[in-house]
Amino acid sequence: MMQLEQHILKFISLTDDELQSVLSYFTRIETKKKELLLQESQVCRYNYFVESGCLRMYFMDDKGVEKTVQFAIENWWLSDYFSFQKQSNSEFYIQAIEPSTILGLTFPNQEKLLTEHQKMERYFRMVHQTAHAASQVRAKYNKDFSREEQFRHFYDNFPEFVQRVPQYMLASYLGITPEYLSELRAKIVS
Amino acid sequence: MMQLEQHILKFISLTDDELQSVLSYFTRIETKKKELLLQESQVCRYNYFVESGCLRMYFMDDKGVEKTVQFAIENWWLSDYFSFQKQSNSEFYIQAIEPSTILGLTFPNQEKLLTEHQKMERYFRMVHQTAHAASQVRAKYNKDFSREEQFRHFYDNFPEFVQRVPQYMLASYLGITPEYLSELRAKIVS
DNA sequence: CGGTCTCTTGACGGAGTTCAAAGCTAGTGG
DNA sequence: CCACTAGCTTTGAACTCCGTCAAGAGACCG
Repeated sequence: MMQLEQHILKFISLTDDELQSVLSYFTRIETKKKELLLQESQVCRYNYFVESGCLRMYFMDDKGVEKTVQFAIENWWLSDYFSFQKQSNSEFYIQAIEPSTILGLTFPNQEKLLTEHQKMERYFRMVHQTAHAASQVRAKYNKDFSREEQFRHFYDNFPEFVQRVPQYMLASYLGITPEYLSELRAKIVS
Repeated sequence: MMQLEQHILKFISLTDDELQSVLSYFTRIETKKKELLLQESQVCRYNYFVESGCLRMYFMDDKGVEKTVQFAIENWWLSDYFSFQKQSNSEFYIQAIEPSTILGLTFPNQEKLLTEHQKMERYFRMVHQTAHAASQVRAKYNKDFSREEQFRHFYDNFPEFVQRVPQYMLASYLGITPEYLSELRAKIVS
């Protein structure tokens, strides 16, 4: 049984036939490490569901420094939803930071899927509502803790993830420089 | 024609009868200035739609300083979606910062509404997807610009809003102290 | 009016950045 | 399977943005 099926069934009930039909709208994509799925000034064609591996979304600031806004691991959805919804040019890059297996849903396919399977509106509503809730929690988080506390928290709660991604990506996600992250790491180990 | 009706009709089609039925699930609430709609450690009972006025969501840090995570003006939805969805205790306050007219939807009513009117799943999916997209844009924003640039941008693009809310709320939303905001404001005027 | 909120101003301090250089690590081709 | 290189991480010194504290000036309600 695949991951996406399980994820969908957490929120709504579908028959086997319905599930098979739903899955037919997706494209399975295998990526290499560091492969780019979206580049700046392209339209974000897909809404991605991660089966295995890890994606990140980032942009370049005016000095050419990459800044990570989001990671997505197994069972997470990721897309530039502004670009995806409006079919406008994106300001982001989406990159697989490990060899990954993902399922892609194009905008037209998503529309067709939702027309064909009304219940999937509820599924996607739940996915977005949950993401919206998570963004509120993160907003609190950012304002409540210093960068050092944020890193410490991350380090304590997701040690395997800290191992999994390069430091400089984590630093840019936490909004600090790699140099400062290195300093914090040294402080914690001691 | 009320604001919410118009907002719903931007995303889906409903007959007049359906619209009337949909609206019957909401409670209209009139607030005074500074009235609290949600307090820390309460369950966030309502999903709020702002007809007129302005709400903000904030929390208290451990020093007792209020930190604003979100504003909501006319035609915006606001709730602590984590607390609302799980019916768990909230860490936030929601406050009307002006006399406001809002429509409240309790969690049980939202569930009933969505069961009764399947099309509303699409509406709420769109609302949350749009909010999700906006949170991604804000994430970029926060990482891309210094606090000074963020304030300047805010000041240039939403001058009426800068007038409308007290400085200290705006400061806490931008993640700076009122003192520093005052300094920036002085810099800009000159 | 009077008192409490709100906004401003300035001196000082500290968290986090920048820049430069050296040390590591991992992927690549021979 | 080793050697080389490019990319990643660490270290340290100087600097800057922004917070803290304190004190005063407005502004808004009862």
